Amino acid sequence: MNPIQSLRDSLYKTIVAALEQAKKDNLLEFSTIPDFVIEVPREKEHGDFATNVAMLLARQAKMAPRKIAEIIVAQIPVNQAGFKKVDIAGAGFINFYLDNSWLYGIPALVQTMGNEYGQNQKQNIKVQVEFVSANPTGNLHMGNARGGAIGDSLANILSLAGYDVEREFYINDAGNQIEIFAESLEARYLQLTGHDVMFPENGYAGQDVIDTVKGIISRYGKDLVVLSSQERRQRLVEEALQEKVTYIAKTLQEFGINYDVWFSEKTLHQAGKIDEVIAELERKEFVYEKDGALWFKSTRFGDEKDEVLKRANGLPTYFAADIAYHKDKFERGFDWVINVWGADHHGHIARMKGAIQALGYNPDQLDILLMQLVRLLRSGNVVRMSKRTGTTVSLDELIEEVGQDAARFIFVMRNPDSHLDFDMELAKQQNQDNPVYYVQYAHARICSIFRQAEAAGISLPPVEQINTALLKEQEEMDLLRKIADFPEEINVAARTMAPHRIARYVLDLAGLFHSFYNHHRVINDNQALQGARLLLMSVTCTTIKNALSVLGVSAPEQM
RNA sequence: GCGCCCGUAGCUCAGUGGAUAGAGCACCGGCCUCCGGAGCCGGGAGCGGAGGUUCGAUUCCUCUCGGGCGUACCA
Repeated sequence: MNPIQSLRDSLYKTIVAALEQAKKDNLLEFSTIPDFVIEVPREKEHGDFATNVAMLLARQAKMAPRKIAEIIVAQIPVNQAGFKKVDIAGAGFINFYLDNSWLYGIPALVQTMGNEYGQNQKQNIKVQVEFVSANPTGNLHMGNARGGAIGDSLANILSLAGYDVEREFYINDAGNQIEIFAESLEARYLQLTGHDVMFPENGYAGQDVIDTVKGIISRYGKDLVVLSSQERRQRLVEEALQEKVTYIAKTLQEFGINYDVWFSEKTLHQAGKIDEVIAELERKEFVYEKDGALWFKSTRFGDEKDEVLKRANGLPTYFAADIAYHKDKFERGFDWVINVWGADHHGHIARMKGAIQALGYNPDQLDILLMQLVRLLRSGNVVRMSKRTGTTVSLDELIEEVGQDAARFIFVMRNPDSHLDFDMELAKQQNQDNPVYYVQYAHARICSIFRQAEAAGISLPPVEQINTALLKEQEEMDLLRKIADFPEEINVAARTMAPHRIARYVLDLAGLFHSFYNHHRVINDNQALQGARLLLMSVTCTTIKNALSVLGVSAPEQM
């Protein structure tokens, strides 16, 4: 249930009916109704809704926009319930002013829906969000953390917007990186079992690899020394990958993220899916051979240069595996596929979409949500990558140090397109500088009101006994209006893949609550008004909680 | 060089082609005998630059100047 959308839909019908009536009466000439918008004006003085339809019709109707607006307005039954007045303003805007009856219905709606408030109608559209998909060869870093926060929040938003959502993690457990990983593991294993071997030049030099190998040695001792190198590497890499993937899953779970599907790249190799997809592209004549390698004609799809699918050594590239992976996604019947990628992968987008198109799928059904990189700050100084661990601060260290709530809120607060400076000190501060507490404090404060009320023997009356029309103060109306916005805000955030909108939203909502709180008392001598305000507090509390929940942030009752 | 992203208030950032561009922080001044002062109220300044499309541009296009990131038979 989305009150704003309902109002807009009904206004849309009213306007279209007015246009058609005017045309029928030969007052207005046009062949097609333009693609007009019904927006919520920035300025309250401009009404509850406004439309630009008159301006857009000017050319077709060969008439001044204000004149057209007058004709349209004359056809609108302003006296009908819900309307206060309809105005023409500015260059030809038609402004609609509604009476407050719709707003007074909001609390009952929220109260009834409870945890479900924000949920839009189901649309039967399958969408997949793939995010983090970190290499299982190391720790999760700050970039993965941002991707996790954005991806998971977006998935929550899409779900509330009415989509059927699946969360997926793509495990890169095959290919070149894994070969190097295996070599690194083997070198460490042999070194730690007393052999003097060289560590590979591009190997994984991090302490975590050594720790992993130590763990393997504690389980299997020196048993692997006698194996052939190939067998030894295979055993080591299997053990290590299992450990790493388990660790990644556990860390992400502690970050509030639970996946529906963990997809292994290796299974694509084993099932021959990669050769299959290369063969398909060859059949469709998007592949050629040069210098012993097989190339995909990605320039045909606007890419800067063609890309190698299969190297001269006969091994497929990561790109080839990724094509097979995306083909698999589309074969699974998703209507919309979203990948959350770090900005360093942007060069991959054009060729991936090209490959999708080459395979006969619609590249518009694939969206890449690109997020800019994260810089970690401590006391205003950039923290450099550590050679020892391969990360600045790993996600589990981050959760340990600043907590899930602050970390998730800060990561998701910014537009993914913006660079993010993550300030450890700020994230840890439990004061006004830290936005997450501002919101949580609002929630805790409302809970406190209810505790106070209860102590005084006051409880929230049944909704049907409450007269919400007693809420007349500006702060009360502003709160109601903001609460009514939540489902539509979810819709817009889903459509534009912009989870940061929900963070802004809940900050605004908390601000409106604090303002109300400082101006008016909930518990007071006027029983009827007290009941209405208790209900207002209850639904404010619910909305804050639901919005925070979307972001993976808790709503504490006390702080 | 070429490609993608970003240049908005002193700082960090919002801003689905609309009317007078908004928050937070910082700074100054107010507000608790009263439901949690982790709060509220008030106070200044800004769309990097130049063209173009449009009735209307912070938003779209071109050029330009800054910053970040790519530009592997790595992933």
